[in-house]
Amino acid sequence: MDSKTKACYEVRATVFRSLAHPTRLFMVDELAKGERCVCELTEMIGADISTVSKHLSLLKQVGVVEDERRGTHVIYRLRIPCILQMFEGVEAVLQAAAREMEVA
Amino acid sequence: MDSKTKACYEVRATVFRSLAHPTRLFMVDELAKGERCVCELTEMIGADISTVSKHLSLLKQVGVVEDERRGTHVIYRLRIPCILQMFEGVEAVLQAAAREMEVA
DNA sequence: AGCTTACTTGGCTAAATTGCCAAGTAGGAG
DNA sequence: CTCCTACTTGGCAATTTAGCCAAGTAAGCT
Repeated sequence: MDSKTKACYEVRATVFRSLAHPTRLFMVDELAKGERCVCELTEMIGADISTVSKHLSLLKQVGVVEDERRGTHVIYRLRIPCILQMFEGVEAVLQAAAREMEVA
Repeated sequence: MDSKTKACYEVRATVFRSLAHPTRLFMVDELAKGERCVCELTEMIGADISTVSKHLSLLKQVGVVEDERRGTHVIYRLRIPCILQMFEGVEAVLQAAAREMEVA
């Protein structure tokens, strides 16, 4: 694997890594319904606001979400709605696993 | 977020985590072309065979790939071809990011 | 049986991730 | 300006992940 190809996979892995956490998956699901400010998400998640903020900035850095300041609030929204397409792939994996369970 | 919902996101996060590594992404891409034995993948990747084996067993555990012994060789194959659907989602994210770069 | 190839697993260290607290910034209200 | 709310960032400890080597297993060959 040459270094160019490797770099290509590194970038893609970064996108997967940004979604490889239950809290961040929840955020994406919730933002798919509409924009939310940090404190709304914090309340739903039940973690420290600093923790929530860090998860959001990770998603932002990767380019999954974007933010906008409105007065004292910062609202986040999904930047790429088609990220939900990836979620369907996950369901496919889980359903296949579930089917196999039944058979066994 | 109740514990049942949380558990649901944990499972999904596990699937993403299994793909959150350049080597494992390469493996999935390569297995999408056809089945491969561990030593073939090892040569392409250029890491220790034990490292490659561990990546493969992680993918197997999550249910992305399956293996089969053939003599001294163990061949791996994609168990869920529709996992490639997730890759398209990644491309969408990256392309959106690229477009934004141009604009800026 | 012994030898060899193909692979897995255990163990260890190095590096990355996570989550909380504390401290800092930003903007509205009085 | 001060206070307050909303949020971000730094820092630290705990957990997880990654990669190599060494040791173990599995199956074919002689």
